[in-house]
Amino acid sequence: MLTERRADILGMLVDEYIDTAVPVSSRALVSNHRLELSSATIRNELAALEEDGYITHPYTSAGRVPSDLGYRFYVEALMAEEPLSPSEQRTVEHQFHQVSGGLDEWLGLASTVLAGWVGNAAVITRPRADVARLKHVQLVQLRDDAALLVAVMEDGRVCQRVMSLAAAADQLALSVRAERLNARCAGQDSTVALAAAEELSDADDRAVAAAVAELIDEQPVAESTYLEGVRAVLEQPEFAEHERMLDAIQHLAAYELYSVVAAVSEGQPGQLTVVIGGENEDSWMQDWSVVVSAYGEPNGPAGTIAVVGPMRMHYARTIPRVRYVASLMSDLIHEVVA
Amino acid sequence: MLTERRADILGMLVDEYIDTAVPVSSRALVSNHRLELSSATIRNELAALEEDGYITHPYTSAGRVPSDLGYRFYVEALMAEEPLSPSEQRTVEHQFHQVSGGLDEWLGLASTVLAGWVGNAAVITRPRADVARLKHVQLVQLRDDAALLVAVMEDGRVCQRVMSLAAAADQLALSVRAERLNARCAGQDSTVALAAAEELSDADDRAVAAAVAELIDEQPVAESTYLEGVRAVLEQPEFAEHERMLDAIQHLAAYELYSVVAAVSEGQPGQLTVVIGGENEDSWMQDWSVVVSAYGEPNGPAGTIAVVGPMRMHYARTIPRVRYVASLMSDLIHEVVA
DNA sequence: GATTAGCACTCTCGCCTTGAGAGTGCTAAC
DNA sequence: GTTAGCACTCTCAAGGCGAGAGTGCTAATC
Repeated sequence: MLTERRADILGMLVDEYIDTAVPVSSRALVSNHRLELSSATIRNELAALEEDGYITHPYTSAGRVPSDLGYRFYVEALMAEEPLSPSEQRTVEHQFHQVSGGLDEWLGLASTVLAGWVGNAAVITRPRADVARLKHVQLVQLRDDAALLVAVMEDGRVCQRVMSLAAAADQLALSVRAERLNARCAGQDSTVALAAAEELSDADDRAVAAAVAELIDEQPVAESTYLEGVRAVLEQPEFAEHERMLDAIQHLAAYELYSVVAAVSEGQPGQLTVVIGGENEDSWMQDWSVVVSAYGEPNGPAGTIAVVGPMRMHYARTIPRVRYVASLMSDLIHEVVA
Repeated sequence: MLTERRADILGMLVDEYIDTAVPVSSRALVSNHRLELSSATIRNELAALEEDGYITHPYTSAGRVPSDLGYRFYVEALMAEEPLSPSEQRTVEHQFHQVSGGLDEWLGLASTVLAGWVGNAAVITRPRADVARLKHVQLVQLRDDAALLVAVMEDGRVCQRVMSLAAAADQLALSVRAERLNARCAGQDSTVALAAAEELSDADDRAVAAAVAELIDEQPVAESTYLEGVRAVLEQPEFAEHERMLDAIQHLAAYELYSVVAAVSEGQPGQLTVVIGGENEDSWMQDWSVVVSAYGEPNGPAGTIAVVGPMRMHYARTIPRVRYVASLMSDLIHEVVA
């Protein structure tokens, strides 16, 4: 275990490094915090912290940089969370009142606001139930032998698919067919629709049921992921090198982040997770951190609010803001759904 | 007007510059094309081409680089289009047979394939009618005093919105209400729905009609734009500098490109437009080119297929491939819709 | 009159050196 | 346990330098 002084020093070092992106020297620590110690003493302490794995050297005789472990300890024990200022809260509440509403507008706004606050990429996924269940299905006639299948899930997802029909059918016949399917599959997961796709006698009924089953289990990605703040991330000095920047861009795409964020967030709404550097599963994320929280109704469909950025992330700002946006969205959903 | 020889030289120069990204010298032209002329003669011709504005100097005594005008002339008169190889065609047809279908899957695949072929960003927008008309509207009960409004447009767009209701209503009542609205607004544009929102006696009816009117005119962006090949663009030497790269990233976002591409494409399906450098309206696009074609049924809903990249774009490869993908998508839509 | 050889001139680019500066680690004294 | 002092290491920016590439011009040639 760290002595109190060492912990203090580590905290200062991490703060400073997050702020400046420059390896922190013993002298800088002394002068910036008016310590009653000489830089030599600090150097000894830094050597000890390095021994214990909390910090590293980029090269002999540059300053120190936090390691994964250092950041982890900082987040758990050292960091002083920076609460939202009243003006931040006012701004966001004002903005949320401006938009006419609709979940999608909220989510878009939330990601923009969050990204602006934390200067990193904000990723928000639409709420989704653990097990998708059909709410309602509808067939809309496009022409004699084709119809648009529209399926609404219980978590509010809407999916569509154009179907060609073996036998011509008018809108009335299509509505009747949809109602038959509703009676059988509404409130059920894809297995029931799949069973219907086997058992029904009419070929078109089977085709529609099969399509419904597919739609129920569909993983929507682009349509349900809100991503903002990519430029802000890439402006960080971490990406000064051309190669690093290109790699980062490749991964900072909605469909890539969707799976990352979905994998990390497993907790109930309100629970916040921080994943730092090497704690990430994906190999490309070894230099990244993710702050993520689920949102939504307890036991209802859940989405995730996340901030993704380099390990040198302003955790003390980011964590309360992710938490705040998550609870804000949960409240909004509560108002609409409950 | 250019002499034939000058035109030939310009053509070779543009080809070479597109290929290498290096300003082209008189000597390189002579040796790479085994010209029966000395480099001095070429130099004279290059000076004349520069005088006429087809090429420029980045600085005294580097090679020559095409200007906007030079590219324009090249595209109009000099370039030898590079038709698709049989293997390219086979590959894409194979891939299109692999996917189970659905317009969205096709569009996603098309953008990926196109981006891969041309090494630049491919932007594809979903088909959309000039004037949006409602096809069918449906209300799905979420709870007593809230419903999900799902509107299907004639161009196949599906929009949704959660509605809170003043008076509780069960699914049957909602369906009846939706049918009333269908009877009045189906096949009509937003003005009719707007009128209904004024005239109807029931408050919830008015609210729903108003929401329908809004949905009809909604500009979907993220959900209806397919963007691929961003990394390929940014790997071009044009973006070696940090600043340029950041600026490019900012603009290479789906919602930004959507408007660019939509603005450029005005022709009927099959008609292809090339916009080069300074011919662009947006100021940020002065160094970019766009190759764009509409696709879809004649007089039906139209989408756009576009390639966006630096002016130094392989037009001879890009143009036939944009044309091909556009006609391919038109054919697919024809099969499904006609 | 078109073409070309020759040459002076210009500008870039990569490489090297060099010196300043920042920081550490160690030792010995306090 | 703390600190002053100092040697040592490593980076980074700046400057210098030479090679190389290319042009533009002039005068000779076909």
